[in-house]
Amino acid sequence: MENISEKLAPTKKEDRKTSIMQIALKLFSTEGFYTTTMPAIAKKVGMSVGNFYNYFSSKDELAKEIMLYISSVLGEKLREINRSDKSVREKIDMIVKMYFQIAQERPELIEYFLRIFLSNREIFTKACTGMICVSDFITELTLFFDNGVQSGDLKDQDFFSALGLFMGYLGGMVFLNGEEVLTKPLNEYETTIAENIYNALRKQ
Amino acid sequence: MENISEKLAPTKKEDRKTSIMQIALKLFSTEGFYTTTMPAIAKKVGMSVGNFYNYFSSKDELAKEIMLYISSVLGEKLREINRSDKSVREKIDMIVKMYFQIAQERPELIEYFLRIFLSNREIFTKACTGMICVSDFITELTLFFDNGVQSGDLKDQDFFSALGLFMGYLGGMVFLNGEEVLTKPLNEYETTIAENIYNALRKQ
Amino acid sequence: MENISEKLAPTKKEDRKTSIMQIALKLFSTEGFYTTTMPAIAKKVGMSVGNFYNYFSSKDELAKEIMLYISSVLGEKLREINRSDKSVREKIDMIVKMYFQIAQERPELIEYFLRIFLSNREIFTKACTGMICVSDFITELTLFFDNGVQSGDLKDQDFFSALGLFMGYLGGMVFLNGEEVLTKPLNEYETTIAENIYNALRKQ
Amino acid sequence: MENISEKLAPTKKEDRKTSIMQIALKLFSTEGFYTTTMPAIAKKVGMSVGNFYNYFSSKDELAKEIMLYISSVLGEKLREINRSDKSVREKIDMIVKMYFQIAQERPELIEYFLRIFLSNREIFTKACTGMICVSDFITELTLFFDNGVQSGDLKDQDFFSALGLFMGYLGGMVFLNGEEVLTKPLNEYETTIAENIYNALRKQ
DNA sequence: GATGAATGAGCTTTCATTCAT
DNA sequence: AATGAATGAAAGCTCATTCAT
Repeated sequence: MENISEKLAPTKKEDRKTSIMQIALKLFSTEGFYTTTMPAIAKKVGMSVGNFYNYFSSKDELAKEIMLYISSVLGEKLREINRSDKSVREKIDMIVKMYFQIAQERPELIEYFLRIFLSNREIFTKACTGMICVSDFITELTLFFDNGVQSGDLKDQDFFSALGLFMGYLGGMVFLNGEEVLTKPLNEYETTIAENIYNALRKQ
Repeated sequence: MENISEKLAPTKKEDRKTSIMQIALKLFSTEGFYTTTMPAIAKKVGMSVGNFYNYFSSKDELAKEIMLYISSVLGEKLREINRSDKSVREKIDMIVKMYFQIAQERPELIEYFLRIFLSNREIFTKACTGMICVSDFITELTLFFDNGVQSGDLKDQDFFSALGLFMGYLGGMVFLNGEEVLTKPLNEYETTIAENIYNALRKQ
Repeated sequence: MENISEKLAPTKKEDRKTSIMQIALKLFSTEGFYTTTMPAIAKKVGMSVGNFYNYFSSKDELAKEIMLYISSVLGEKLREINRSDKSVREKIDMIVKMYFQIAQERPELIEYFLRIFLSNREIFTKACTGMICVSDFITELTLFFDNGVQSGDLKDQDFFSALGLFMGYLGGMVFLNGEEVLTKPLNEYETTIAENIYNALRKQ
Repeated sequence: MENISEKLAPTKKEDRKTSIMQIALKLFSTEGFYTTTMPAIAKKVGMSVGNFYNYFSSKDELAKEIMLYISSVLGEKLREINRSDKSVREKIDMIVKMYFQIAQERPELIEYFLRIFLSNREIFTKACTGMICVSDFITELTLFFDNGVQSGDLKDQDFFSALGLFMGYLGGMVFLNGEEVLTKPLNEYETTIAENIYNALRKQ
């Protein structure tokens, strides 16, 4: 019974969980994980602390579920791009554009990934063994590279070298944008960056 | 007599400060800023908590001085490379090599920069207005780009786009290395990465 | 339902606050503000330190609320005397009697006023701007003087000169009583003192 | 040898002690006893903390010696008045004037007496058993009353009732002056207050 | 599901005093 | 006499989590 309803439609409880996560995500990414308290989250959600623990068993568990949620959102976007009938060069454009668009519209997703997930190992090593919290996203990125290599467009280099370039570069730019040191709006860098990335990855 | 020795050599108190910073740096970068307690630092230093505050007025102040220290170390390394009589292509090699070497030999310097400084804005916005905590390092990197553009080797692109590529890419790789997901030792990626960066930045 | 009970009777939390204040008041006035610790208060209340802060946001805030409480108790007593149908001479008797009675029965109220409130400016200047922490009490005393002047019984002198006499004299006696240097019980001084005050304030 | 020099002229050490006490007195009376730290005093004196303890064995000891000093200063002033060839009425004038003059010129003496000595029993009960820290001053005041009663000018009332009036009233006024709630300069209250006191104490 | 008072360990920081130099 | 680094107990306060209602 329960299994069916879970698969067909989100339950009321799942909806509530998601809306809690949105709020916690925003708090964590703007205020930091350790500086955001459980009462502060509960208050912003409009819920008592006690009841909060009916939805998430701990602060770490909440952090983990948020990361899973972000990974699924980004993974889904990448999946669409992968499935599209475009050239590798165009797909890179699309990925950069997509990433920056999210950074503009829902900056908390990227900030959380960069500032909370990547920087607080102690929280996620327990909850997210391996890379399972970001596997959705990583899977799609791997697919993109493999396809590019198979089609002969990209160099057959170590996956992680390419991943480091992609994520480091884009993350670095979003970070600088967040620091407000960039002289232009983020999206105006799209063309240059996509070009830089393509030049770095393509078969010379 | 005393005046002379003070100018020529660091005082005993300054020495002690530096050695405290080394220890705190290691703790912060492995355990995280908030999860590293003052008693834990004091204990590892072999000093009472009270005495600790004769050297650093607060935990935040300590965090700031550590960042200044790291910036000066990295800045000094870059300065040497900038002053060397090498081509831009070779300098990129040297920078990548230097960065990875530090990441291997003193990983805490890079980890601190990535995980503590970049990710805990709330700590540093008070103590390090603007970018003064990293200005040593940033200054030298700017110099490198400017020289490369003037010599006609590099594209005259936005400084921050180039900075994002450099720091994001290198930081991303070091991060992945720290996560132990890389299949090869970090230094084996040097050639590929330097090449990728050069391809991304050079005049095509 | 709840609204009604809230208006008619103090809530459980308010009751608890008051009983905490009573205990803290006693500790502060016997041990001093700085020598009374939060753990000591919590222990005497039979409560954890953490929970204490659910009732008062800080030690200073607690000190302030206690002063407000004392001022309201004294103000209420004065109000009754002011409203009574007695001569000025008799009212002075009543005030002196009332003051000494409180000093005997609940000495902590007076001690707190003299030793904590008046003597630790640094605590109250932040929390009690102006005289708002004692306005209840001051208001009634002003009323007493004004009435006495209007009825022609008292000299029309500066309010503060009269206030200084009243509070200084009574406070001084209570202080001496607390020091156990008085040769007689406090109440045996009532007649003399009331007479002294009347002689000092009346139209000669 | 030492005894002689001590009696004839203050030693260098005693001079230093006195000048330290002046500075500590000012700090205590403006900042409070517990909020003034030993390092803060030492710094203002221009001396190391360590050396400080060569002059005063503890903070409490310092507090006690300061009170003895103040008592001797006030006692000396009273002694002069007692010895003068004036009527009781005039002497009251002189005492009030003297008290307010000190309150204006060296307010820290009065503030210390009111706010530190009278309000922090826990400090002085150990160091100043009985009233030995203020005996200089009390002795002279007793003399004044006794003389007044013997000459037939003052009522033969309990000493402490009279003391309470005097010190409470004057202290109260100085306190109000310190609170900056008085509408006139302190000295303009002199006549009224001396009159009030005389009316309260004289044989009617 | 929902509330929020309650817990208590642990945090950063302070400070009178000591002591090697 | 003089220095100031060193001590360590204890302060005020926080916060994830629990539990009686």
